[in-house]
Amino acid sequence: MARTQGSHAQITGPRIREAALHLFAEHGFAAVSMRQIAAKVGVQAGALYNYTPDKQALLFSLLKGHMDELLSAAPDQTTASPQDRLETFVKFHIEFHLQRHEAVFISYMELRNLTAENFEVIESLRRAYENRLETILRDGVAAGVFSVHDTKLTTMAIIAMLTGITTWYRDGGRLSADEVSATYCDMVRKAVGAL
Amino acid sequence: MARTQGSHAQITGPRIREAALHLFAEHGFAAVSMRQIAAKVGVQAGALYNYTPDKQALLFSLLKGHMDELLSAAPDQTTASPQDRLETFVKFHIEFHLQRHEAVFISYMELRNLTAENFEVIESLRRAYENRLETILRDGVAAGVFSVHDTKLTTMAIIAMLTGITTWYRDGGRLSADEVSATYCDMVRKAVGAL
DNA sequence: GTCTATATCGAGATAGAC
DNA sequence: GTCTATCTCGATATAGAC
Repeated sequence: MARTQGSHAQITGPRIREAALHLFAEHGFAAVSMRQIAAKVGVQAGALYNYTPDKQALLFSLLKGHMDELLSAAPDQTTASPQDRLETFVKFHIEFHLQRHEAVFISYMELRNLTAENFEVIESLRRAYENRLETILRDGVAAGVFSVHDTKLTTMAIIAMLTGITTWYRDGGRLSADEVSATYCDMVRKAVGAL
Repeated sequence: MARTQGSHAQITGPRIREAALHLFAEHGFAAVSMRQIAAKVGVQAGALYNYTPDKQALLFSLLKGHMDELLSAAPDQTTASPQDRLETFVKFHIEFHLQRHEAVFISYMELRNLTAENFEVIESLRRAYENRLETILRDGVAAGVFSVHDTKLTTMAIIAMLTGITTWYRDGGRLSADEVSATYCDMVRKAVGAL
């Protein structure tokens, strides 16, 4: 991976983020050195500091980018029925998270390694995302089409169940992503007592 | 925490494990130093090596102990109905995991930091535990009292959903552990279409 | 069994040449 | 923008005295 000197501003930045993402997911933030990241990109360790003030900022930038992308990609179709919105949410959540299982992993795993301020930023984005689901559940209860005892608990239960898929699902396994998605959709529907 | 010299064999071992558990859960395995663990116990770093050959073995011992305890504590009442066995499993899982949320956390989090051999040991214990639940689901399907499309998927979904409670539940919150447990029990029952 | 002292290593980050 | 060289620090683990 060694390379000669030269300037590659536009391309090096994204490559650093990509390398860091993979390495953090594989070994954990604390276990990965700036030298390892640099080696994967093909630059020297010192060069990384043209792109990030320090290692912590690099981690935060990865998590923040992931959450921003999640929130802007999440469907927000307030006109459909609660049942349809729930199905759309579940399918979106599974597809989005399966495609980014490394980012999902470190977004949960490395929260401890954020400063208190950075942690608060990520946490509030996560809560905003959870609220999208809870709103669907609440609307369904109000409309009398869901049977849910506690919308907050059910929100947490559904999200944990769906995100858990990323810990074992890999392409080329026994079931396709669509099959998994359909089965989970069905379980969620039943769990909320959808009519 | 500094203390004078002396021999405390019977008590130091457990205290090291306890200190390591808390610190690993709080900061992550790679981020915790042997000096930190020693300081929390009140000994010098060198003394730890009377109890563990190295840091890796200390981690493995914690995870192995956790899984052994889980498997021996798990209920195994093969005579009851699938519905009752499912309810017993769910309640057991929640109670056991809530009481050990730090061990649960590192058992999932720090798998990457195990050697390949140690990893295999923990993984096979985890699979053995999952099989307990899958057997209940299969028996319920065979008896015609559960409506489950794929027992393996449903097993993973239920376990992820239940274990997820440990990420947010803390004593003294809005709901008691028993209330949470009852609500989740209900969701699981509905998700498997229990009669 | 615990201490102090230390060997060895690699970490994050910076300085200045090109 | 990247390189090489380096500062400073703290890590794991070991050795030998008590």
